[in-house]
Amino acid sequence: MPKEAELTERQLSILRKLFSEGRVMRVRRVQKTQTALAEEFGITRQALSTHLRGMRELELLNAGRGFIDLSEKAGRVLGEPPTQAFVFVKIEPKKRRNVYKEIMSLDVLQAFRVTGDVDLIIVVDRQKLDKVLKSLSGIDGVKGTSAHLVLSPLVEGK
Amino acid sequence: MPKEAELTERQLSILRKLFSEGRVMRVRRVQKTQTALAEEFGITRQALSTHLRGMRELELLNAGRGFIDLSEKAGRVLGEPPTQAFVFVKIEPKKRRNVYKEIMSLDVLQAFRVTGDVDLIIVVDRQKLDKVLKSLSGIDGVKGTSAHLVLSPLVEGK
DNA sequence: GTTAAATGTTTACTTTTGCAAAGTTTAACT
DNA sequence: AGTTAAACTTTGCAAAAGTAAACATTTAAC
Repeated sequence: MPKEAELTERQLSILRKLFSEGRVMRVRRVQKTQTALAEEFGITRQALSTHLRGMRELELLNAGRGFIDLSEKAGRVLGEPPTQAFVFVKIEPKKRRNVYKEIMSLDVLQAFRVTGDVDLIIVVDRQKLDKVLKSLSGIDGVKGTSAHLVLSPLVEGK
Repeated sequence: MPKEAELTERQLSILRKLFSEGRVMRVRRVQKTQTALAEEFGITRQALSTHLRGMRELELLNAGRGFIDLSEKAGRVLGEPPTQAFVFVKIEPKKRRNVYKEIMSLDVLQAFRVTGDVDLIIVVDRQKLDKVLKSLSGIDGVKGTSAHLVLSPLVEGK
Protein backbone atom coordinates (compact mmCIF):
# COMPACT_ATOMS: atom_id res chain seq x y z
CA MET A 1 0.00 0.00 0.00
CA PRO A 2 2.27 2.72 -1.24
CA LYS A 3 0.52 5.79 -2.53
CA GLU A 4 -3.07 5.35 -1.49
CA ALA A 5 -1.86 5.54 2.07
CA GLU A 6 -1.74 9.27 1.52
CA LEU A 7 -5.50 9.44 1.64
CA THR A 8 -7.16 10.47 4.85
CA GLU A 9 -10.25 8.81 6.28
CA ARG A 10 -12.48 11.58 5.08
CA GLN A 11 -11.06 11.45 1.61
CA LEU A 12 -11.60 7.72 1.47
CA SER A 13 -15.19 8.04 2.55
CA ILE A 14 -15.82 10.68 -0.09
CA LEU A 15 -14.17 8.52 -2.71
CA ARG A 16 -16.24 5.51 -1.72
CA LYS A 17 -19.47 7.42 -1.85
CA LEU A 18 -18.69 8.87 -5.24
CA PHE A 19 -17.65 5.49 -6.54
CA SER A 20 -20.90 3.89 -5.51
CA GLU A 21 -23.00 6.60 -7.03
CA GLY A 22 -21.15 7.07 -10.30
CA ARG A 23 -22.05 5.72 -13.66
CA VAL A 24 -19.38 4.60 -16.07
CA MET A 25 -18.85 6.49 -19.29
CA ARG A 26 -16.27 6.66 -22.06
CA VAL A 27 -15.31 10.14 -23.18
CA ARG A 28 -12.78 11.89 -25.32
CA ARG A 29 -11.26 14.55 -23.16
CA VAL A 30 -9.48 17.70 -24.29
CA GLN A 31 -7.64 19.55 -21.55
CA LYS A 32 -8.18 23.15 -22.47
CA THR A 33 -10.12 26.12 -21.19
CA GLN A 34 -12.82 27.59 -23.36
CA THR A 35 -10.96 30.87 -23.42
CA ALA A 36 -7.93 29.14 -24.92
CA LEU A 37 -10.03 27.21 -27.41
CA ALA A 38 -11.83 30.37 -28.48
CA GLU A 39 -8.49 32.04 -29.07
CA GLU A 40 -7.40 29.23 -31.34
CA PHE A 41 -10.45 29.87 -33.45
CA GLY A 42 -9.95 33.59 -33.28
CA ILE A 43 -13.37 34.25 -31.75
CA THR A 44 -14.57 35.41 -28.36
CA ARG A 45 -15.29 33.10 -25.48
CA GLN A 46 -18.95 34.04 -25.62
CA ALA A 47 -19.24 33.07 -29.26
CA LEU A 48 -17.62 29.72 -28.56
CA SER A 49 -19.86 29.29 -25.55
CA THR A 50 -23.00 29.47 -27.68
CA HIS A 51 -21.67 26.88 -30.09
CA LEU A 52 -20.82 24.59 -27.22
CA ARG A 53 -24.21 25.11 -25.63
CA GLY A 54 -25.94 23.92 -28.75
CA MET A 55 -23.82 20.81 -28.89
CA ARG A 56 -24.22 20.17 -25.19
CA GLU A 57 -27.96 20.18 -25.68
CA LEU A 58 -27.52 17.54 -28.37
CA GLU A 59 -25.47 15.55 -25.84
CA LEU A 60 -22.41 15.69 -28.03
CA LEU A 61 -20.21 17.12 -25.35
CA ASN A 62 -19.91 18.28 -21.81
CA ALA A 63 -17.66 21.00 -20.50
CA GLY A 64 -15.86 20.99 -17.19
CA ARG A 65 -13.51 23.45 -15.64
CA GLY A 66 -10.47 23.34 -17.86
CA PHE A 67 -11.57 20.49 -20.06
CA ILE A 68 -14.17 19.44 -22.60
CA ASP A 69 -15.47 15.90 -22.98
CA LEU A 70 -16.84 14.59 -26.24
CA SER A 71 -19.44 11.87 -25.85
CA GLU A 72 -19.60 8.71 -27.91
CA LYS A 73 -22.37 10.31 -29.89
CA ALA A 74 -19.92 12.92 -31.17
CA GLY A 75 -17.87 10.28 -32.95
CA ARG A 76 -20.98 9.05 -34.71
CA VAL A 77 -22.05 12.50 -35.81
CA LEU A 78 -18.60 13.08 -37.26
CA GLY A 79 -18.91 9.82 -39.11
CA GLU A 80 -15.67 8.63 -37.57
CA PRO A 81 -15.17 4.94 -38.20
CA PRO A 82 -14.61 2.68 -35.20
CA THR A 83 -10.93 2.51 -34.40
CA GLN A 84 -10.92 -0.40 -32.01
CA ALA A 85 -9.95 -3.99 -32.40
CA PHE A 86 -9.98 -6.89 -29.95
CA VAL A 87 -7.31 -9.53 -29.62
CA PHE A 88 -7.89 -12.74 -27.68
CA VAL A 89 -4.79 -14.39 -26.35
CA LYS A 90 -4.13 -17.89 -25.08
CA ILE A 91 -1.21 -18.42 -22.77
CA GLU A 92 0.94 -21.22 -21.45
CA PRO A 93 0.08 -21.21 -17.77
CA LYS A 94 3.64 -21.63 -16.62
CA LYS A 95 4.79 -18.58 -18.48
CA ARG A 96 1.98 -16.23 -17.66
CA ARG A 97 4.13 -13.98 -15.50
CA ASN A 98 6.40 -13.24 -18.38
CA VAL A 99 3.51 -12.71 -20.78
CA TYR A 100 1.85 -10.20 -18.45
CA LYS A 101 5.05 -8.27 -18.11
CA GLU A 102 5.63 -8.10 -21.85
CA ILE A 103 2.07 -7.08 -22.63
CA MET A 104 2.15 -4.21 -20.20
CA SER A 105 4.85 -2.64 -22.30
CA LEU A 106 2.88 -2.89 -25.57
CA ASP A 107 0.99 -0.02 -27.12
CA VAL A 108 -2.53 -1.18 -26.26
CA LEU A 109 -5.59 0.64 -24.95
CA GLN A 110 -6.65 -1.97 -22.45
CA ALA A 111 -5.79 -5.53 -21.48
CA PHE A 112 -7.69 -7.86 -19.15
CA ARG A 113 -7.08 -11.24 -17.62
CA VAL A 114 -10.31 -13.15 -17.99
CA THR A 115 -11.95 -16.46 -17.20
CA GLY A 116 -13.00 -18.85 -19.92
CA ASP A 117 -11.41 -20.33 -22.99
CA VAL A 118 -9.20 -17.34 -23.66
CA ASP A 119 -6.78 -15.96 -21.10
CA LEU A 120 -6.46 -12.34 -22.09
CA ILE A 121 -8.61 -9.86 -23.95
CA ILE A 122 -6.72 -6.93 -25.39
CA VAL A 123 -8.24 -3.77 -26.82
CA VAL A 124 -6.07 -2.03 -29.35
CA ASP A 125 -6.28 0.70 -31.95
CA ARG A 126 -6.76 -1.00 -35.28
CA GLN A 127 -3.95 0.97 -36.81
CA LYS A 128 -1.62 -0.62 -34.36
CA LEU A 129 -3.10 -4.08 -34.64
CA ASP A 130 -0.45 -5.34 -37.01
CA LYS A 131 2.38 -4.28 -34.81
CA VAL A 132 0.75 -5.63 -31.67
CA LEU A 133 0.06 -9.00 -33.27
CA LYS A 134 3.65 -9.22 -34.36
CA SER A 135 4.88 -8.35 -30.89
CA LEU A 136 2.53 -10.87 -29.32
CA SER A 137 3.73 -13.68 -31.54
CA GLY A 138 7.24 -13.03 -30.33
CA ILE A 139 6.43 -13.33 -26.65
CA ASP A 140 7.50 -16.57 -25.00
CA GLY A 141 4.41 -18.17 -23.52
CA VAL A 142 1.81 -16.92 -26.01
CA LYS A 143 0.12 -19.99 -27.48
CA GLY A 144 -2.22 -18.23 -29.85
CA THR A 145 -4.01 -15.03 -30.77
CA SER A 146 -7.18 -14.17 -32.63
CA ALA A 147 -7.99 -10.69 -33.86
CA HIS A 148 -11.37 -9.01 -34.30
CA LEU A 149 -11.81 -5.64 -35.94
CA VAL A 150 -14.81 -3.65 -34.81
CA LEU A 151 -17.16 -3.18 -37.77
CA SER A 152 -19.68 -1.02 -35.98
CA PRO A 153 -20.91 -0.39 -32.47
CA LEU A 154 -24.40 -1.70 -31.72
CA VAL A 155 -24.56 -0.26 -28.25
CA GLU A 156 -22.35 2.51 -26.98
CA GLY A 157 -21.89 4.22 -23.69
CA LYS A 158 -24.25 3.05 -21.01
CA MET B 1 -28.39 12.84 -42.41
CA PRO B 2 -31.16 13.43 -39.92
CA LYS B 3 -30.08 15.01 -36.68
CA GLU B 4 -26.50 15.98 -37.31
CA ALA B 5 -27.85 18.30 -39.97
CA GLU B 6 -28.71 20.57 -37.06
CA LEU B 7 -25.04 21.34 -36.61
CA THR B 8 -23.70 24.46 -38.23
CA GLU B 9 -20.38 24.59 -40.03
CA ARG B 10 -18.69 26.25 -37.12
CA GLN B 11 -19.99 23.67 -34.70
CA LEU B 12 -18.73 20.89 -36.91
CA SER B 13 -15.29 22.40 -37.14
CA ILE B 14 -15.13 22.77 -33.38
CA LEU B 15 -16.27 19.20 -32.93
CA ARG B 16 -13.67 17.92 -35.38
CA LYS B 17 -10.87 19.79 -33.71
CA LEU B 18 -11.84 18.54 -30.28
CA PHE B 19 -12.20 15.01 -31.56
CA SER B 20 -8.73 15.00 -33.03
CA GLU B 21 -7.14 16.40 -29.92
CA GLY B 22 -8.98 14.35 -27.32
CA ARG B 23 -7.77 11.28 -25.57
CA VAL B 24 -10.13 8.48 -24.68
CA MET B 25 -10.81 7.80 -21.02
CA ARG B 26 -13.24 5.83 -18.93
CA VAL B 27 -14.65 7.68 -15.94
CA ARG B 28 -17.26 7.21 -13.27
CA ARG B 29 -19.37 10.30 -13.28
CA VAL B 30 -21.50 11.57 -10.41
CA GLN B 31 -23.92 14.33 -11.34
CA LYS B 32 -23.91 16.52 -8.30
CA THR B 33 -22.66 19.93 -7.30
CA GLN B 34 -20.02 20.17 -4.64
CA THR B 35 -22.37 22.23 -2.53
CA ALA B 36 -24.88 19.36 -2.56
CA LEU B 37 -22.22 16.77 -1.85
CA ALA B 38 -20.85 18.81 1.04
CA GLU B 39 -24.34 19.01 2.50
CA GLU B 40 -24.69 15.24 2.38
CA PHE B 41 -21.54 14.97 4.47
CA GLY B 42 -22.68 17.76 6.75
CA ILE B 43 -19.62 19.90 6.06
CA THR B 44 -19.04 23.17 4.25
CA ARG B 45 -18.26 23.44 0.58
CA GLN B 46 -14.83 24.78 1.37
CA ALA B 47 -13.96 21.81 3.54
CA LEU B 48 -15.06 19.41 0.83
CA SER B 49 -13.12 21.42 -1.70
CA THR B 50 -9.86 20.85 0.17
CA HIS B 51 -10.45 17.10 0.25
CA LEU B 52 -11.20 17.06 -3.44
CA ARG B 53 -8.13 19.12 -4.23
CA GLY B 54 -5.90 16.56 -2.61
CA MET B 55 -7.48 13.75 -4.57
CA ARG B 56 -7.38 15.72 -7.79
CA GLU B 57 -3.65 16.12 -7.32
CA LEU B 58 -3.37 12.35 -6.99
CA GLU B 59 -5.31 12.06 -10.25
CA LEU B 60 -8.12 10.19 -8.56
CA LEU B 61 -10.80 12.56 -9.75
CA ASN B 62 -11.62 15.61 -11.74
CA ALA B 63 -14.45 18.02 -11.11
CA GLY B 64 -16.61 19.86 -13.57
CA ARG B 65 -19.50 22.19 -13.18
CA GLY B 66 -22.20 20.05 -11.61
CA PHE B 67 -20.38 16.75 -11.78
CA ILE B 68 -17.37 14.86 -10.48
CA ASP B 69 -15.48 12.21 -12.44
CA LEU B 70 -13.57 9.43 -10.76
CA SER B 71 -10.62 8.12 -12.76
CA GLU B 72 -9.75 4.47 -13.21
CA LYS B 73 -7.07 4.96 -10.61
CA ALA B 74 -9.77 5.63 -8.03
CA GLY B 75 -11.19 2.15 -8.43
CA ARG B 76 -7.78 0.67 -7.83
CA VAL B 77 -7.14 2.75 -4.73
CA LEU B 78 -10.47 1.62 -3.33
CA GLY B 79 -9.54 -1.95 -4.10
CA GLU B 80 -12.76 -2.37 -6.02
CA PRO B 81 -12.84 -5.57 -8.03
CA PRO B 82 -13.36 -5.31 -11.79
CA THR B 83 -17.02 -5.27 -12.66
CA GLN B 84 -16.86 -6.06 -16.33
CA ALA B 85 -17.46 -9.21 -18.27
CA PHE B 86 -17.24 -9.99 -21.97
CA VAL B 87 -19.64 -12.13 -23.93
CA PHE B 88 -18.82 -13.43 -27.39
CA VAL B 89 -21.80 -14.20 -29.56
CA LYS B 90 -22.16 -16.26 -32.73
CA ILE B 91 -25.08 -15.55 -34.97
CA GLU B 92 -26.99 -17.19 -37.79
CA PRO B 93 -26.25 -14.85 -40.69
CA LYS B 94 -29.80 -14.84 -41.97
CA LYS B 95 -31.18 -13.68 -38.67
CA ARG B 96 -28.64 -11.04 -37.81
CA ARG B 97 -31.06 -8.16 -38.22
CA ASN B 98 -33.30 -9.56 -35.57
CA VAL B 99 -30.40 -10.31 -33.25
CA TYR B 100 -29.08 -6.76 -33.50
CA LYS B 101 -32.46 -5.34 -32.71
CA GLU B 102 -32.93 -7.54 -29.65
CA ILE B 103 -29.47 -6.87 -28.30
CA MET B 104 -29.91 -3.15 -28.48
CA SER B 105 -32.67 -3.45 -25.93
CA LEU B 106 -30.58 -5.43 -23.43
CA ASP B 107 -28.91 -3.94 -20.40
CA VAL B 108 -25.35 -3.99 -21.67
CA LEU B 109 -22.52 -1.48 -21.50
CA GLN B 110 -21.31 -1.91 -25.05
CA ALA B 111 -21.83 -4.20 -28.01
CA PHE B 112 -19.80 -4.41 -31.21
CA ARG B 113 -20.12 -6.20 -34.50
CA VAL B 114 -16.70 -7.61 -35.26
CA THR B 115 -14.77 -9.57 -37.85
CA GLY B 116 -13.40 -13.01 -37.12
CA ASP B 117 -14.73 -16.20 -35.65
CA VAL B 118 -17.20 -14.47 -33.37
CA ASP B 119 -19.84 -12.07 -34.62
CA LEU B 120 -20.46 -9.84 -31.63
CA ILE B 121 -18.50 -8.81 -28.59
CA ILE B 122 -20.62 -7.59 -25.73
CA VAL B 123 -19.37 -5.82 -22.62
CA VAL B 124 -21.62 -6.20 -19.62
CA ASP B 125 -21.57 -5.59 -15.89
CA ARG B 126 -20.82 -8.91 -14.27
CA GLN B 127 -23.77 -8.56 -11.94
CA LYS B 128 -26.02 -8.54 -14.95
CA LEU B 129 -24.19 -11.29 -16.78
CA ASP B 130 -26.62 -13.98 -15.74
CA LYS B 131 -29.60 -12.07 -16.93
CA VAL B 132 -27.97 -11.07 -20.19
CA LEU B 133 -26.91 -14.64 -20.96
CA LYS B 134 -30.42 -15.83 -20.33
CA SER B 135 -31.83 -13.15 -22.60
CA LEU B 136 -29.31 -13.94 -25.30
CA SER B 137 -30.17 -17.62 -25.29
CA GLY B 138 -33.77 -16.71 -25.95
CA ILE B 139 -33.06 -14.65 -29.06
CA ASP B 140 -33.84 -16.30 -32.36
CA GLY B 141 -30.67 -16.37 -34.41
CA VAL B 142 -28.12 -16.65 -31.60
CA LYS B 143 -26.10 -19.78 -32.23
CA GLY B 144 -23.86 -19.61 -29.21
CA THR B 145 -22.35 -17.48 -26.47
CA SER B 146 -19.22 -17.62 -24.38
CA ALA B 147 -18.72 -15.55 -21.25
CA HIS B 148 -15.50 -14.19 -19.77
CA LEU B 149 -15.32 -12.49 -16.41
CA VAL B 150 -12.59 -9.95 -15.99
CA LEU B 151 -10.20 -11.14 -13.29
CA SER B 152 -7.96 -8.11 -13.31
CA PRO B 153 -6.93 -5.34 -15.66
CA LEU B 154 -3.37 -5.56 -16.93
CA VAL B 155 -3.50 -2.27 -18.77
CA GLU B 156 -6.06 0.42 -18.15
CA GLY B 157 -6.88 3.73 -19.69
CA LYS B 158 -4.71 4.87 -22.54
C1' DG C 1 0.36 16.54 29.33
C1' DT C 2 1.93 18.31 25.08
C1' DT C 3 2.23 17.97 20.21
C1' DA C 4 0.88 17.08 15.60
C1' DA C 5 -2.46 15.72 12.21
C1' DA C 6 -6.97 15.65 10.60
C1' DT C 7 -11.03 18.10 10.31
C1' DG C 8 -13.77 21.70 10.53
C1' DT C 9 -15.68 26.87 10.27
C1' DT C 10 -16.02 31.72 8.64
C1' DT C 11 -14.88 35.32 5.59
C1' DA C 12 -13.60 36.73 1.23
C1' DC C 13 -11.63 36.95 -3.29
C1' DT C 14 -10.56 34.89 -8.18
C1' DT C 15 -11.35 32.04 -12.21
C1' DT C 16 -14.07 29.53 -15.40
C1' DT C 17 -18.22 28.67 -17.26
C1' DG C 18 -23.18 29.73 -18.33
C1' DC C 19 -26.26 32.92 -20.03
C1' DA C 20 -28.59 37.00 -22.15
C1' DA C 21 -29.52 41.27 -24.66
C1' DA C 22 -28.57 44.45 -28.30
C1' DG C 23 -26.43 45.30 -32.39
C1' DT C 24 -23.15 44.28 -36.80
C1' DT C 25 -21.65 41.71 -40.84
C1' DT C 26 -21.91 38.52 -44.50
C1' DA C 27 -23.77 35.28 -47.66
C1' DA C 28 -27.55 33.00 -49.59
C1' DC C 29 -32.24 32.88 -51.22
C1' DT C 30 -36.49 34.63 -53.45
C1' DA D 1 -34.19 44.97 -53.00
C1' DG D 2 -35.63 42.70 -49.03
C1' DT D 3 -35.37 38.78 -45.94
C1' DT D 4 -33.28 35.30 -43.34
C1' DA D 5 -29.76 32.61 -41.06
C1' DA D 6 -25.27 32.05 -39.25
C1' DA D 7 -21.73 34.04 -36.87
C1' DC D 8 -19.68 37.43 -34.35
C1' DT D 9 -19.01 41.43 -31.02
C1' DT D 10 -19.49 44.00 -26.68
C1' DT D 11 -21.37 44.59 -22.21
C1' DG D 12 -22.72 42.66 -18.11
C1' DC D 13 -24.18 39.58 -14.61
C1' DA D 14 -24.80 34.86 -12.12
C1' DA D 15 -23.38 30.25 -10.63
C1' DA D 16 -20.04 26.81 -9.49
C1' DA D 17 -15.65 25.80 -8.38
C1' DG D 18 -10.80 26.99 -6.77
C1' DT D 19 -8.16 29.14 -3.32
C1' DA D 20 -6.50 31.50 0.90
C1' DA D 21 -6.08 33.00 5.65
C1' DA D 22 -7.16 32.86 10.40
C1' DC D 23 -8.79 30.16 13.94
C1' DA D 24 -11.29 26.09 16.69
C1' DT D 25 -11.87 21.15 17.94
C1' DT D 26 -10.83 16.42 18.28
C1' DT D 27 -7.93 12.55 18.52
C1' DA D 28 -4.02 9.70 18.45
C1' DA D 29 0.77 9.51 19.31
C1' DC D 30 4.89 10.50 22.10
